[in-house]
Amino acid sequence: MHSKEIAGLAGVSIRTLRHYHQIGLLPEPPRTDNGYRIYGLPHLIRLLRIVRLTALGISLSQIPAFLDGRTEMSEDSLDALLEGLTRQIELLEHQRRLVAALRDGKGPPDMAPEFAASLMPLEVGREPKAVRAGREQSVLLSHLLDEGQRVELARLYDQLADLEYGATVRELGNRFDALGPDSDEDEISVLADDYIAHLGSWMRDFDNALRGGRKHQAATLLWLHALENTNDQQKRFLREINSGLESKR
Amino acid sequence: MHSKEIAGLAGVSIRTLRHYHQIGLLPEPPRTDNGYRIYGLPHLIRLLRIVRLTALGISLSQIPAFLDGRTEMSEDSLDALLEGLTRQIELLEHQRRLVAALRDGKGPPDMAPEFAASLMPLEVGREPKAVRAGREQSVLLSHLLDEGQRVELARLYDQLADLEYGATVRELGNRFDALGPDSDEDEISVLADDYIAHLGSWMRDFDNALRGGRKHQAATLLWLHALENTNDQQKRFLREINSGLESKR
DNA sequence: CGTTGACTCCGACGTAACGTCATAGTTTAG
DNA sequence: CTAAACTATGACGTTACGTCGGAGTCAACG
Repeated sequence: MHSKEIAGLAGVSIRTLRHYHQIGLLPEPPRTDNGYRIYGLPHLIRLLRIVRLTALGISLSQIPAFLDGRTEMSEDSLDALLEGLTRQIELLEHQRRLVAALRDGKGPPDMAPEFAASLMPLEVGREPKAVRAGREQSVLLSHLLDEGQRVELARLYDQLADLEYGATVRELGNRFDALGPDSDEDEISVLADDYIAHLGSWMRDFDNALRGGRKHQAATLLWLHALENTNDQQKRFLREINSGLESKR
Repeated sequence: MHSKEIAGLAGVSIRTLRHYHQIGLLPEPPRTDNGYRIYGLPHLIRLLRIVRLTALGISLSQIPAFLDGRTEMSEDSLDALLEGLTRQIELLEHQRRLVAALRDGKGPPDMAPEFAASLMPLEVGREPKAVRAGREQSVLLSHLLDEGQRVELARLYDQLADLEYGATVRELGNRFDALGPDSDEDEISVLADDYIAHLGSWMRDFDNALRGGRKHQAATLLWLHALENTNDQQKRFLREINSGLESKR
């Protein structure tokens, strides 16, 4: 048999054949005068065995042990193999669940799915800049909080999007977006008061969800992020909100 | 933030960070005088996004499209991703089924599982050489026949191992193994007659299972294999069996 | 003030299992 | 006689980093 013939019988490429020669998995057959390899039945049999073992998910480096080791396979290696396969499957299924959740929820793919769904209603009507900043916040929170904390936060987001609050929240958001060089102290103070009146308790809940342990990092980073993504008037507003909440405590 | 800090926050290694720089996935941050990288919040956010997307099974080369492409993900790419994941999962589950079957059946791992179970009872008491040859046959058949044909052959093997036949088959096998320079024409003829008497119809069934289409290759290779693994007396026996079966047709 | 441990940088090879050239010689059919 | 098909070797490409070697830097400790 020439290369192509044995490769065809085994269902592998000629390159694969040569690879197996290179790593010593398949012995080199004799050659004709012109250097062509001539395979015999023993080569085919060995090759078929290799192909079958690779189909089981066994790595090439382990195959000699399976093939040359006399005696039936140790149950251990099979169990190890089985466990490895199971782990891979579980990882892939986890990924598939995430992707499926994203496709169904149609949210941004780069944050935790529970956030993605909860955050979208809050984005309608907001300035693109604010939308982007909000998503970046969520990206940070998606990674810095654990599952339970994320669920809690998602619940809070859902509250905001609730029908009775929804309109109010959007209106406050728009007024925040509009803050800029044209805004005077009065406008900022009034907006801060309105925020605290309508969202004061919500913001305290939010704050509490970020306290303690590693969450402190999250709160710090969030604050830094806010400072990097707001203009002067908005910064002043944020500080006023903060002190307002502090004093009520 | 220095390398270790941002890497820790994102849960990746520093090497990973540098890799992302190299392939342009993560922009190089400014450096201090000594060359140390100083990361800012935007870097962290971008890194976290990358980490999340890789966790979805997206390859690094595709991530820029997901990240820089404005607009939500096209449903197509998610579907493609989902399909790829599903295929991988199915492949791994197939492998796991094969391995599990092997572990439970405790047969040799390098042949089709249906053969492995059926073949083992036939091996008890035979010469090691004969056992090896039989397994090599099965390796060949495992790959050259399709599923249905393998099941049919496994059924035939099971017949052989059947209780009423079992003892007879083993005895005939032992007599075949014993053929050698000491054996005279008489012994060979008698054995051939006995084979045909007890296994004639079985051997015809076996032959028929190998005829037609690609199976012809299988029959040819099996015959070659037999010729390479028998001594002169056994070859003579095989030819006598063959002509005996031919004449009865 | 020296040194020790932790941290940083860069370059470059290693990994798994082949795919894919590029180059060159051989055989066979029309 | 030429074109198609087959063979050979060598070497680089792929994925997502891990690991090593060598060297400079920084903070703290004794």
